[in-house]
Amino acid sequence: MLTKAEQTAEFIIQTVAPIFNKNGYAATSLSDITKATGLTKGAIYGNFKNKEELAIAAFKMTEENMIRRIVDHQSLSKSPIEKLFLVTDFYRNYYNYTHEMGGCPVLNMGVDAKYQIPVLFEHVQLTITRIQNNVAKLIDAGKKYQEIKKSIDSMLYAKRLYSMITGAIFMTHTMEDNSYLLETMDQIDSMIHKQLKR
Amino acid sequence: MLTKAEQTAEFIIQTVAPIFNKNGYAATSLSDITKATGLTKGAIYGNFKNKEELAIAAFKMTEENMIRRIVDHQSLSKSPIEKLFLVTDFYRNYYNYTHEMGGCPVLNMGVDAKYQIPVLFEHVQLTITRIQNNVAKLIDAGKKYQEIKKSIDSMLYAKRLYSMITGAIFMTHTMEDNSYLLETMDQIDSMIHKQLKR
DNA sequence: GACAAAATATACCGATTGGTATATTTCTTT
DNA sequence: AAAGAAATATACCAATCGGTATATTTTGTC
Repeated sequence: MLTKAEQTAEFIIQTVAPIFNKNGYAATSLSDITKATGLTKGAIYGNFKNKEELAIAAFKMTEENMIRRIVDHQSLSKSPIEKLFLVTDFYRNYYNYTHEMGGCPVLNMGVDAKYQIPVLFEHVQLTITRIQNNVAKLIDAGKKYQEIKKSIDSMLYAKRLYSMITGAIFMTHTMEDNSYLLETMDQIDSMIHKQLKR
Repeated sequence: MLTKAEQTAEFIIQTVAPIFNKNGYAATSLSDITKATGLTKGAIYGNFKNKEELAIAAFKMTEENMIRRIVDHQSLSKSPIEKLFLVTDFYRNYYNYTHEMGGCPVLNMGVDAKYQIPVLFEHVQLTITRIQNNVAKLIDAGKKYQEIKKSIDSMLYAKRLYSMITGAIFMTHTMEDNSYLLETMDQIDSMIHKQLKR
């Protein structure tokens, strides 16, 4: 059972995560936080050491939700190559998924935290590594299951795919045009068929 | 001849542009600006209406330099398709080019300005449109010069290429690994050869 | 080199910043 | 329900924020 403080901490994180994600760290003030939560500074600082710790907790929570969603979505199929297609399928809905939370947390915080909050920036790097590793493992599994060419460099393609995906996310959010994301996912599916598939 | 004020304005912009680019708008304070320039608020506000106008002027200057560089680099060849290869060639040096100014201004300001400085955000969108149009025109010219397949959708490919490039820029800067950029440019070159070339 | 105009510096403004010490309330346990 | 502990609110802090009015300096012109 969660203590009262744990519940409050969770509530604060949930409430504040999209604000940090939208506005960035510096542009999110303590008064933004108290206003959004309806709580006072006493409650905030009773549960978090400072603004930075809260921002990090918020990112970690958002990030873990996201990774869980990606991985969960993959369980719709047993075939590794089909799981790859489920990755692109996940990102086809990504604009919709991230729109209300103010954009992609990896992208936003990767840019925002770089010269401001080194610890948070490292978490972003770690998240990217985790997603790439997930894709690389799918490719490896695909090779084992004879669905993907043995000659393929798994990590190289994982990086290529995620790099393309991130570019599409940026473009979609910045140009407010979902076709970048949809188009790129088609392009990646085509790559899987033509270059990866055995 | 430039007046004293025009010289000062230019100097302020030059000095302040990388700071805004690195830290973002909210995290760049007037005292950062006076410290970096060695000037006082009097001089800053004598030349710019407010912080926002200065940030916009700084972005525009950076952006125009960048576009000029891209276009200038293309003049190394007369052939449209070769000009396309010169675009990827330009971005092969982009990490080096943007490192000291604290990353890609389009990427950074696209993320930073979105929910903070709408006018600046519109400038980012405009910059993206300009670059995409430049690429699309190269593809069109390539079709006219019989170097590129007539069936190619110029704008679609321009968007694809720039989306991939932006993704690679983000990944290179965030993972501090230039291979994303180099790898993506190889991949694009290969796309030009295999998909665009006649 | 004097004089006007332009440019820059100084000094200040109220508002807000992140953070803290303490008072008060709420919860848990008996 | 009383008492102690945990959680939250209140009130305050110095520092900094963006911005401005005015004083001072620098500049260009005659």
